[in-house]
Formats: sequence, C-alpha cells, structure tokens
Amino acid sequence: MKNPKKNDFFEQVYEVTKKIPFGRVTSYGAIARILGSPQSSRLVGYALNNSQSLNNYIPAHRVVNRNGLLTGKHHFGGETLMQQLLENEGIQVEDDSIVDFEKFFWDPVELLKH
DNA sequence: ATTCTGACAGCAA
DNA sequence: TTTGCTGCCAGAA
Repeated sequence: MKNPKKNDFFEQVYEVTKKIPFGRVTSYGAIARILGSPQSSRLVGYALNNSQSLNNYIPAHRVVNRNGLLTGKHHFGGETLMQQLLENEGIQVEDDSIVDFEKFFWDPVELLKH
C-alpha cells in the first residue's frame, strides 16, 4: 500500500479499512495518519461514504472518530444499524459511544510492521 | 477555473 | 467541562 503517487486516496482508505481486524475499531484520524496525511481525516469519512456505493465489502462501521463516537451512524440507513454491527462483533456501544474504546482500538500502523 | 462541502481533529474561550 | 471556530484536502457542482 505504499504507492502514494498513483493510488487514489480513496482506494487507500478502503484498503486500510478492510484490514481492520474483526472485533476491533479505529479512527478516521488514524487512517488519515497512516496514509501520510494526518490532517485529511475528513477525507477518510468522505471516502467511506462513497464506499457504500461500491460492490466491495468495507467494514466502515469499525471506523469511528477519535472519541469512539459513532459519528457516521446516520449514514448506515437506520439509526441503530451501525451500533448493531459493532455489538455483533462483541463491541459494546452505549449512547452512540464505544465502551472501552481504547481497549478495542486498533492502530493501522500495525500494518507497517510485519 | 472557482466555490462549496464534509462519517474529523485540535485548540481557544 | 462543553461549545464553537479553524485548518485540511480531495471530489462534486
């Protein structure tokens, strides 16, 4: 995934998101950071939004903001769909916020070290 | 070509 | 502690 010049930013976001382990979550900022643009976190959310129209399965529900808040839940159709997806993976969600967020947080930087 | 818009993050009040 | 403003950068219009 180290090919910043030819790969689309969006595509890189998808790749990282797909590699989020089951039952783990990460943040928009973490993804932006791993792509070399720590301040493009907004673009990450923008990309995930676009990903819904793709055929690829992208676990976008595993991406939340830095506080573990389900800021993008409204883009999952229902009001509780995103939450249910997370709970289905064993992640507790309370008041649109992930319980023990730090505990489930997965930093994409893990991909770089083999 | 120019303007507007975010599924964010950081910092100032 | 909570609320609000600002920077960011790639698409869409």
